[in-house]
Amino acid sequence: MNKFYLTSAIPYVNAAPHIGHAQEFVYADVIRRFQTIQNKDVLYLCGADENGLKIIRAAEEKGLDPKEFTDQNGEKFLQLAEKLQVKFDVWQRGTSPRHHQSSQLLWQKCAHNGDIYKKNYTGLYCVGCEAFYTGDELDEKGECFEHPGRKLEEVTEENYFFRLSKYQEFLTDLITSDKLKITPDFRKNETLSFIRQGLTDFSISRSRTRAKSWGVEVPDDPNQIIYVWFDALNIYQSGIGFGWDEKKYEKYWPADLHVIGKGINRFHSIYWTAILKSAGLKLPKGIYIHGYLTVDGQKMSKTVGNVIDPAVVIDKYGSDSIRYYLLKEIPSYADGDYSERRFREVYNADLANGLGNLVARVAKLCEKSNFSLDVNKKSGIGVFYPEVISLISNYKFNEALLEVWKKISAIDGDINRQTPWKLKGQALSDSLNSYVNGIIRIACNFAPFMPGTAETILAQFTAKPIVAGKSLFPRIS
RNA sequence: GCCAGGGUAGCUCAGUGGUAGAGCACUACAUUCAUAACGUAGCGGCCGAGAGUUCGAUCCUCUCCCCUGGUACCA
Repeated sequence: MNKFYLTSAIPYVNAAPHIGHAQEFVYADVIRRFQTIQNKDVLYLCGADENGLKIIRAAEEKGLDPKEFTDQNGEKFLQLAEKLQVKFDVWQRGTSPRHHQSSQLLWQKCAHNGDIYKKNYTGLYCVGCEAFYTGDELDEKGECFEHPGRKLEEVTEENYFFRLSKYQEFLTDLITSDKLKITPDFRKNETLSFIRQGLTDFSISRSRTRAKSWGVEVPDDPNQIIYVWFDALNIYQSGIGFGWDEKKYEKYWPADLHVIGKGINRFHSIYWTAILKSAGLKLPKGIYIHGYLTVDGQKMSKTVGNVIDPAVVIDKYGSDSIRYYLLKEIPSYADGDYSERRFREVYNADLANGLGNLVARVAKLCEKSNFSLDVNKKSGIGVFYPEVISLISNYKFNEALLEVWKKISAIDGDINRQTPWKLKGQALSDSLNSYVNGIIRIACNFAPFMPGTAETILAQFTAKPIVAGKSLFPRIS
């Protein structure tokens, strides 16, 4: 059986999850379910990035120690996934001992290849925040927002650097040839044009003092802590055995697909692959990059107060409804908007009036004429439409759902034309048989997207007798 | 600034060198087998602005305006 190793981006657990996290989890989950139905041995990993200064600062604000703080926040992400019916096969934490061990091994491999060296790093340091800032993170006066009036100091510190510059040509070939396939194409072009501008080495450690001893220690140099990206990305490997279970690692690595948001493309397409290449390890095969969500047309932000808690929406409308909205209404390659108004429109138009109503009318017709499916003639179970296979394979979830939608309309059209409520005998059962098989096939195509709904529909129409039951998606008024 | 992608119906978007399209929303008609659902019909657009090429431009060329993304040691 072919394996399929899938990851979604490791959330930085310095705050509770929002609807953007829900979106990414759902995308990855659709792929996981789709590949599983296609008989792949799928492993889906997600995890928590828990290292880095921002975690320490966020924890301090709450009066918690970092461990306690990340425990609590991580738990919220797990709860969200469960509510969304998203299953992580592995949840790997950046604080776990195995991860530390694994990241040190990765470091040693890169170092062994001569790609890690010491160099001075100079940056603007805010004593109040105990952190470095870049120019665009500061206000007009060049001061940090937390400590207005206080000048930043130029501080120089000796850090370890990774020799990224060495891999410019390699990365260009890798990406151009699609050996690392970046989807969508315009992101691939963006990445290549970034590489073309020239790659420079980047810092991969911080002094122990500055990192407040929080994070993975640099091998053979207890005064330095591995800096966030180098170890965070390695969660993808440390979670499947790199450095502690060679057999498992051999089985699943390399990743078949990393699902990420557009903001971290560079770190995956460029940094991560270069690090792996340097370490002499296999490289991921694909990266799917989705866009960001706005809420009511605005960026989500705590100050605007428009951060959507997906758990609330799920409790109100059900997890399949929000999965559907995220998959159908948000373009799979681009940014999209969430609003409750739009959510209700989509819910009523598609789920209540479309799918829900079709299921109700056919179930009722079956119930009235005491029709049930001949098990030997069942067709369409577990069968994807070819268009759907091709669209999901290209991560065009919204278009895949539109394809399924055409089938729903087609059955509605058949019913209106054939007026089965006027038919009797063989003509009637032939008609019902075709509707029921059609619905079953639709449910199977919906299965990766709305697993609960698909299961309910299958149970309803393979039962003897078929009964009307209660509404799948009651209209919202 | 530079690079890339956009500006088409109230909303989300498709599209072609020759009377502008879809879905949703809205209106009317019709109506239970069905969740006031399905269906039918309709309303609704100087196709960002200006100039050029052409018999003819929403589509090709140029200029301008506006939006979005990227522009590295920020997760």
